[in-house]
Amino acid sequence: MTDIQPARGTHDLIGEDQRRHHHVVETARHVSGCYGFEEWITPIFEDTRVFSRTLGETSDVVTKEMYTFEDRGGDSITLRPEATAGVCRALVTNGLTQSLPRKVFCSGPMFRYERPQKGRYRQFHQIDIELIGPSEPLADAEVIACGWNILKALGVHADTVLELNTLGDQDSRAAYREALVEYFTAHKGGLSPDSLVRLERNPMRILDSKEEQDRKIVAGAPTIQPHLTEAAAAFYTKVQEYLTRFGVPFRENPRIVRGLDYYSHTAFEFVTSKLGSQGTVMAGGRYDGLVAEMGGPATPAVGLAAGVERLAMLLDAAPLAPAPVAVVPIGDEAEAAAIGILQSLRAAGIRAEMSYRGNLRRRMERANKIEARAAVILGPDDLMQGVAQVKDLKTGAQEAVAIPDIAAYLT
RNA sequence: GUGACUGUAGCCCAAUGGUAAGGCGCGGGACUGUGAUUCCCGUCACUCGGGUUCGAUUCCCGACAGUCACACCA
Repeated sequence: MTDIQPARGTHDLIGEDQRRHHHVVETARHVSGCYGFEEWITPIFEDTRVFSRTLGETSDVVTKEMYTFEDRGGDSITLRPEATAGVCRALVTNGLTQSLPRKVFCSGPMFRYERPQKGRYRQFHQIDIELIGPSEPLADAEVIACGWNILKALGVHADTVLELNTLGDQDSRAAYREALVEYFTAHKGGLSPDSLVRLERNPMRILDSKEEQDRKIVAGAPTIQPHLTEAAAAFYTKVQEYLTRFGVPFRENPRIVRGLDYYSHTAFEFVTSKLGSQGTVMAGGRYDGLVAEMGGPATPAVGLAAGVERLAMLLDAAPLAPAPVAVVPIGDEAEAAAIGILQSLRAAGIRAEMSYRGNLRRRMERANKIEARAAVILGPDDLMQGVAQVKDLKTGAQEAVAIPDIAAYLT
């Protein structure tokens, strides 16, 4: 044992973990591809301002969760805590605001300095979908539908509900905020200490409180509905209509508030009951102001992100490791010939392995251990006859096959 | 950031105030051209630092780490 430990909140993906992870990302890549999203790969670190400017000065992510450091040139660098800001930056710096809409798929590691627990890590992975350009509610619905289909393709949708809300436009929000401050100030005495802070900084967050004493007060709090401008209300209604068209079931939840400040209009979360308090498995919303804040032209956009680790945990069964074919030579002469067989199998697209040492018995044990589906046994006698014994390791059936025919036989 | 529980080999796990058992795995053998069974042999450990004690893996304190929950979030 060494005294070197993995850094806190990081984890290695090996074996089954890797297969689950890979399956989630592959599925998302494929499904989003069907919706016309194309993959971008953006840097995992950015100029700190990319995040500090956009995520909200008071958000937890910016105030205490960012991995920020100064590089050797004295620039402030931050490991990305989420993908959207980087995608918007890439859109602007590549001049792509001239060719909209853009439909972007991203995946990769994100970093947040938090206390690790189940489904929460300091380096974790997200899949991310951004639809940049359209201001129409159809776009919101399409992004959500794509997310829903990813969950379906993964087989985890049964335990998941889509909770939907609107945060309204600028005017709606301002009016609503005022109403909330008025209401919560009147009930100030009953609020939890945390919520008193929220009242100062971002009163909408109180709605999301899980504190028992807050919940009673929150239950009586005004909703945004009466404060929505006509346009914002109409937009929200449209999103719901389209969702129904896309066949996505949802439940309205007027308490949904996202953790990042850049959202407006549509906000949503896919929540599962199976993951304890880390039940949010996929979430997103509309962020019409973000591209402009990055220095680009005012550009509407919607997007979502999902936690790969959380989805991987929800998967019923881990994808199986592909079963190889084991080539088993007996003696040096056979080994030399076996290399030819090995390569012909691989050239035919068959996963094939030969161990590096051991007598027949050892090699058969080894074949069993790697869960080979078949063994190609090649001894001096076989070699003389130009055949190999191909044994099915499930059934135990064995047959002599002419060496040139082995690849076809095993396909 | 707050709290609870845990820390014994590569992994799972037992016992003990006098330095530790078992299982899996791994290596070898019974078995010199046939695996998953069986049997035998071997291999590998008390997170770290302090305190109490003749003596601490065991008791106490602290650090660190892990797990889980809260807050918050994907």
